[in-house]
Amino acid sequence: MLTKAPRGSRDILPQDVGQWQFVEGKAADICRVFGYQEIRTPIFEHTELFLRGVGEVTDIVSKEMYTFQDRGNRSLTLRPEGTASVARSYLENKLYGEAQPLKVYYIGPMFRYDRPQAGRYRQFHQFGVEVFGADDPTIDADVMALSMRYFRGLGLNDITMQINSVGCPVCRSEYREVLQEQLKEDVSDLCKDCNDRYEKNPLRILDCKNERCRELTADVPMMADSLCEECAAHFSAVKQAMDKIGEKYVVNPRLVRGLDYYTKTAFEITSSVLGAQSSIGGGGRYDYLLSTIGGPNIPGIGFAIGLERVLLAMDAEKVSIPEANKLDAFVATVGKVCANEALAVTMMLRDAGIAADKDYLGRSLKAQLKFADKKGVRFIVILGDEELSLNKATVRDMKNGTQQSVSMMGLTAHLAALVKEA
RNA sequence: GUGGGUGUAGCUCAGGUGGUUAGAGCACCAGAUUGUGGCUCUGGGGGCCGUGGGUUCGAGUCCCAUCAUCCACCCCA
Repeated sequence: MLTKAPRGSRDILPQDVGQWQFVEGKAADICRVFGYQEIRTPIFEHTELFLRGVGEVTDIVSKEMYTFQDRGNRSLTLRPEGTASVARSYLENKLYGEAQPLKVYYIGPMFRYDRPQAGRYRQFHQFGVEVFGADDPTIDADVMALSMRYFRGLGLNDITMQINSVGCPVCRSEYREVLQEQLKEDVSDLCKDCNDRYEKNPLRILDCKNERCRELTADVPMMADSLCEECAAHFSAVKQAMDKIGEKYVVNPRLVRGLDYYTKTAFEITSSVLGAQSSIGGGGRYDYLLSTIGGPNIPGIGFAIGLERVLLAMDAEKVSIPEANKLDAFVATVGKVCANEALAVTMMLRDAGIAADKDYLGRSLKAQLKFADKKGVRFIVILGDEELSLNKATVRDMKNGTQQSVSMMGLTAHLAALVKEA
């Protein structure tokens, strides 16, 4: 136990951290271009925020939260998602007083107590964006387009944007009744899970994978056809906006999202290379979230993308990630050369911006070269008694095995030129 | 929370029906080459066989429990 990360959590090791920096960097890049600024909120919040914000009957709240009492007897919860926290911050800091709309993004860990499986972890990482203070359909398209362009920018191609409208509290509750009425006689025929859904969240029945349930709901009216005038107009305007910018999508009238706060636009991005957990990102509009948690009546929309799943998909699609964080040069010593000499030369190179390191274990030249090779270092600075007596260093290019003697004075400039060329 | 698969070296895995000192490949370290990496050859270090209990003269192997892990369901990213 002592040497094991808790279930569903894992280390991101030095050899893997490059891909994380890559996907996080790309997220920051696209957000800058789209006019979103980063926001960082605490990793835990008052439990109540999630109860009210996400919804008490959702799976996330009812069975997946990491909740604990702190020493002051406050009930706190490790955030299971990002939207509620950002909404809280928006209210607490009165960001509605700033220029609207407010467009923000976040990247960070989320926590859900689930059984781990492929593409699912208890601590996982999301990149998400939120927009407050705009209900224009073009902002819906803005948010959806950002997510798709992010994926394509990473080299992911087997992805699909699915959209739907889940209406507003008024037309949704009407539709809910219509649906229950339609399925009334078939309840006993539905699967066990759908029997629970019938009372709790009948819209979810439409999303069931069970074949029999699919058959029973085949001819049932869809939410998208039962929207009120305002919601229908919004949905159609969103689709037009997407068409206008050439962003492809498929309307999935059975798409339902699991969080209570969604209204109107709901969308989900799926990858065909992921297996059971094919959802790589999802989001939607939440026009009543702010008021639900005690704020003014301000609309919002956002999405969250699962970065572990992004990485999984990139791996499956064989996207190559540019190598980074490599050393430019390695200072090797031979003979009686004082370790301090090597340190001084290494430091001189570093001060010039050349990523350099040296041996710390008193190894043979052979072992040092082997080490440098393993680390993928291209240029080796060899310091021996011979070199020092001439106030020179030998510079070896590991790529082609050539070496030349360079004066100490010109060493930094020489290496800087080589590194720049390489 | 439910169902199934799997736990042997750092990694990937062998170890018919129980039987002596548990193996291989890769990786790691050293030497061949007393100042030169990759390739080759030689040698070396490494194992509470997940953990606890049981059956047995004897358990890596059989039984039970437990933990971990993987996959799926629920749900979600």
